[in-house]
Amino acid sequence: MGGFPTVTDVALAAGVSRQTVSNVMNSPGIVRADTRQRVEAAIKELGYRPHASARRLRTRRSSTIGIRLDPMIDGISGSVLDRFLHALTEQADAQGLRVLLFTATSPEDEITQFRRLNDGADVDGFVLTSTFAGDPRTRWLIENGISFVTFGRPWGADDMNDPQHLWVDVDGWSGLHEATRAQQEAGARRIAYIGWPSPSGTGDERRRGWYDAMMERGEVSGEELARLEVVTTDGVSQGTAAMQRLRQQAGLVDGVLCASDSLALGAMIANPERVPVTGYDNTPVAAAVGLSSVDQAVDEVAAGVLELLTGEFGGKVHGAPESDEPRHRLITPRLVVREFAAIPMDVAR
Amino acid sequence: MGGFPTVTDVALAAGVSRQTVSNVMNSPGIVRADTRQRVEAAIKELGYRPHASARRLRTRRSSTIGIRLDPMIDGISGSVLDRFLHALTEQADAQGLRVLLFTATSPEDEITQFRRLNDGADVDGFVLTSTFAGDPRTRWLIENGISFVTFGRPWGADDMNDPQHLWVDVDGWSGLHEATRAQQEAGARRIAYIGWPSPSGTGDERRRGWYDAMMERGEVSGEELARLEVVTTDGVSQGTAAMQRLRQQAGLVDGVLCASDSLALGAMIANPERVPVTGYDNTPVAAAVGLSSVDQAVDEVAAGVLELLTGEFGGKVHGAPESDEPRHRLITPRLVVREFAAIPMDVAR
DNA sequence: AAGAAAAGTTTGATCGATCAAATAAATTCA
DNA sequence: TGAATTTATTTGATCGATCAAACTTTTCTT
Repeated sequence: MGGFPTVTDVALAAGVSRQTVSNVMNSPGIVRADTRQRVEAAIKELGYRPHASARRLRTRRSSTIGIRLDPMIDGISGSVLDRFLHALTEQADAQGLRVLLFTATSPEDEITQFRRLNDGADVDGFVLTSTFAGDPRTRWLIENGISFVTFGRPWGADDMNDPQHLWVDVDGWSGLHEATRAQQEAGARRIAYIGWPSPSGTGDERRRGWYDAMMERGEVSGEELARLEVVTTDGVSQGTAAMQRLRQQAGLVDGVLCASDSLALGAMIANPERVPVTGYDNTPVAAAVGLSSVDQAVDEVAAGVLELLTGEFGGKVHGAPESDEPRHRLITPRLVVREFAAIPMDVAR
Repeated sequence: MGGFPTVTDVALAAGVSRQTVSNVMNSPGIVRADTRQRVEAAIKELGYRPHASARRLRTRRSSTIGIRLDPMIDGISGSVLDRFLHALTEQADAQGLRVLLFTATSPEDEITQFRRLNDGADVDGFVLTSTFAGDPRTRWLIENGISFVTFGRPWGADDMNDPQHLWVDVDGWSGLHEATRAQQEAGARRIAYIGWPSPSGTGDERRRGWYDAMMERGEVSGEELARLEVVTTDGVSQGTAAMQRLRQQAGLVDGVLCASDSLALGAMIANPERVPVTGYDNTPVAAAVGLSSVDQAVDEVAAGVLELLTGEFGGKVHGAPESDEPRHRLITPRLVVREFAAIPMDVAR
């Protein structure tokens, strides 16, 4: 009753030594089968669980990864990060890793948190989301030799092939390329794109997917293609406005692709002809209102992140870049096609 | 270079003993001012940070709270829990508490996780969300003497005043009462309610807020009030359908209140006359499309949860219910009023 | 079957911090 | 001033697990 049982208690009960109990848990292979069974029985009997902190102190490994919970600036699209977080937690659990949250108000503040969590041996590494060009966080982590993986490739001047910067990203080009193709195969010819102003790493990437697919078909002149594109900041009402602008400069189009579900939702509202609209992120809203959308495969992203991260701090020899292993993963997103079922627009008319 | 500095290193540098360094960090009051300054200087100089695991091992306290990351079944409304999680993490951080995530596929699975995290001394307590009538989780936690606080009051047969069950909840009655009042003061008389089928703890509570406010005014007969109510499951398309049904059974109404933003969004779509619609949860979607909504004050909820939780495991004497302290908090939500600005419905016509 | 090698198990030390009790220094009191 | 207190600081033990090395048993050679 004096608290939880310890290795010593188990050892006593099984008639072996502490270390053998430890071995049963950590390297069962080196323990003789019958001894192992005896120990395992004792563990079960006593309901023994290793004390996480004690283990971490001795092994100098926390088996915990830190991730910053974003302030959710971007309402609708923010849910991608949620789904990612969920997938990450689930898969981390499965390999005995814990996920520790923290918040920060700025990149600088986040660096302070990195230091705090790392110095206190709270975490073994970090997962970063929403990277941007010239991100000071990655530089700091590299300089301080702390393991990390980013969800999002290095943008701008940062080297995408820097072996010290591990990353996983979703191939936005491919996502929009496929979405464009899908509309083309359904008979659409004049397909418009509502996107974000350049430069935007992810945004430019997605736009290029649409652009390339359109050029490959070659059914639309360059001049017309220019008219089929509208640029705006993200948001639902911006999407609606963009859709109206599109109407003015290009008339009725055969289909519309958007850089985000927010834009797509907005576009859908100003769309009495029910021109097919495809969004990006496959958020719950898209599912709810029946928008086609490009789904970032967060499960695969999470798996990739964990693989790279554990490879990093599992390989103990920190700083030894085994250059044969790939240092990043580019995930191909999936297009989810939906009917306009959920919004009976004729009711609104 | 041999890793991070320890208390011993600091002690050596400051010319004092380990324990004094420890005292400077944990009970600065008992250290003489000049000694303290010397130690503090050494700490800064060496960049010392206490090793979290070592401390936890010795103190038998993890300073960590566990929370399950919900599977996000309910797309749109799920974001309330996100905002709560964010607020919780932020405020926990401020008091030196960490937030550890886990996932579970069922209440039973969640109990397994409770056991794992508690036995491993990974966490000091739990925060539960989405409680329901006859929740096995709370019973189990109480039986095992594990600290926890729920976001959501005990429903059904469970005792709301059970001193062992600490909870924080948002007063849905008050939220809908205020929302109804607001529409009434703006001149509305026949205000409809689209809600969930009974029994639903939260749902019934919200409905009653509308119902009571309507009765207080007494401008609508009981018979008519019945026609002003539509019941449906949650979801955007259900909201649209409910709105149509409402139209049939009650004609044009002066305003509509909904049990969730999902329903409200749906209702808004089948609403060519732009009758004021008010949702619940104040999700990003509501903000985006310009829906009025009842905002659950997640910051206050988070603060309450932490207060109760730290009071619980801070008070060491576990199981001694200091009955003078309140064992729960009921937070009053805020109504956020918005214009229909974001959806220019005439465009869609 | 004796000696070498391999496999299995145990013992003592250690991770870094805090607790508990002992000692030293400063303060109060008679 | 010297004893009695109070305050400040130090020393040794400990939390629970794993590491490293020593030791014992089994298996393999020749």
